[in-house]
Amino acid sequence: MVEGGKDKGRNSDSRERIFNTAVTLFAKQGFDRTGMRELARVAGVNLSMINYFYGSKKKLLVEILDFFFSQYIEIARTSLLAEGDVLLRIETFIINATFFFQKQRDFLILAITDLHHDDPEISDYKAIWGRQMVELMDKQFCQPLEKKTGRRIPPKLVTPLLTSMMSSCFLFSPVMDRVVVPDAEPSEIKLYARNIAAIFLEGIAGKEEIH
Amino acid sequence: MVEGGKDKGRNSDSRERIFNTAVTLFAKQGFDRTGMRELARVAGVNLSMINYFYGSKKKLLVEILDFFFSQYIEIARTSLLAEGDVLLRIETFIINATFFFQKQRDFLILAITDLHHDDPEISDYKAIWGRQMVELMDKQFCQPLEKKTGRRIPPKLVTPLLTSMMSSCFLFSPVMDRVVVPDAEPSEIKLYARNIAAIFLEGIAGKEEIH
DNA sequence: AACTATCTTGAACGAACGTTTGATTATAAG
DNA sequence: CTTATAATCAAACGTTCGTTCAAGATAGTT
Repeated sequence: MVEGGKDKGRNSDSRERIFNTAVTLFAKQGFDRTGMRELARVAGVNLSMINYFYGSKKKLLVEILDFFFSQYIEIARTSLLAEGDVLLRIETFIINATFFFQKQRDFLILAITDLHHDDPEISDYKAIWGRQMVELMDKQFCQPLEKKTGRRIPPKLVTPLLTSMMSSCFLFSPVMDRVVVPDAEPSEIKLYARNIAAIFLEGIAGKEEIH
Repeated sequence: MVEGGKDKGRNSDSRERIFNTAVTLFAKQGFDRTGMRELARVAGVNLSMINYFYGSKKKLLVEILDFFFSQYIEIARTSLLAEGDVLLRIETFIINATFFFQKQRDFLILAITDLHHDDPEISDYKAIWGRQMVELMDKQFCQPLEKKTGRRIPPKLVTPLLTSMMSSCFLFSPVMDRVVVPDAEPSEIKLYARNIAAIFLEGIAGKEEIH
């Protein structure tokens, strides 16, 4: 026990059960509409366990957002920092990110629909993420594109635009009947990702075929 | 009084004051985070007046959504049903809708972030709107485009995609610092609309200039 | 064995929630 | 003036909210 800080937790899956249940419920019915008691009941733990592990409901949300954003920006990094043509790299990013969005659909919905929480603590956190993303997009996409084609595209325009484009089918799925099914097979979601990439790169009247 | 059904309401601006305040508050801090008492206080009316005029908090929300969606689909109709080339008409739609989004920014945010309310009453209402929009987009854009270019684009893909693209800067404005200012001057928002239209039509590597 | 840190529990706290009611005022018609 | 309707108000309804706390259970360490 001298210093091996690991293994302090006696182990128990309560913590992650709360986490996973929270993601599902928050995405399905919203952060505010989901009560602590309901969350505890569905997760199969005692009410007090939530604040025991996470401190407060808000901190639980922040931890969830952190889990999502850090993965998203990591995908952006590995996709955009690769070698090769800038247009190919952005296409790779679109495909990877779209797959990620589909896999972590609940996280995505929660992150976007809670975008306007005016809570200072949460807003500040999201602003940090936004700044990182814009910076990365500027250096790895906008500036290389300008060198290549001479065209300057503001990263503050293209960053939210790309994220919006990729998440459109997931965001609107409750309104559209069956745009892309939640558990779509890989081929279907791959097609969707390619369509988004094609439209972004060549436009609706471009050469790429859209399905 | 025999039949002139109008002018029953003795008139008073309480009803619209509630409506306008609700739009602002719901957009800023979310539907659930906004209490009836706070809404009444900010609107300067008695708490009971809200349910007196609107029946319930939920019905107030539906009336707000109705106000927004009916205008949005009206803009889509007049833009897409006009004469001329299909690409020009979709460009007109993008510009008109973007201006509308900026003008009714609070409505837009409320409508999109509340997209995932799983309340049956509200979900059904939104599904009706979605169906109308997809149908219109299919007849007035996808089918004409197919006739012209031979390319088939699923309306269920392009409808959410376009709405997402146009609303991206408004949706992400709290995260980005100053993408497009809330009270942006017309020239600035016009530029944004043209950029969105250019990317949608010709892609990021297209001929149109992006600012 | 005793000890300690971790996990779990049930009960309670005050505050805020959406809604309802009944009385009161204001306005226009008879 | 009387009457009916619309608008406004204060007060209270029963629930649910997020959070806290003290006590107990469990398991690894000494």
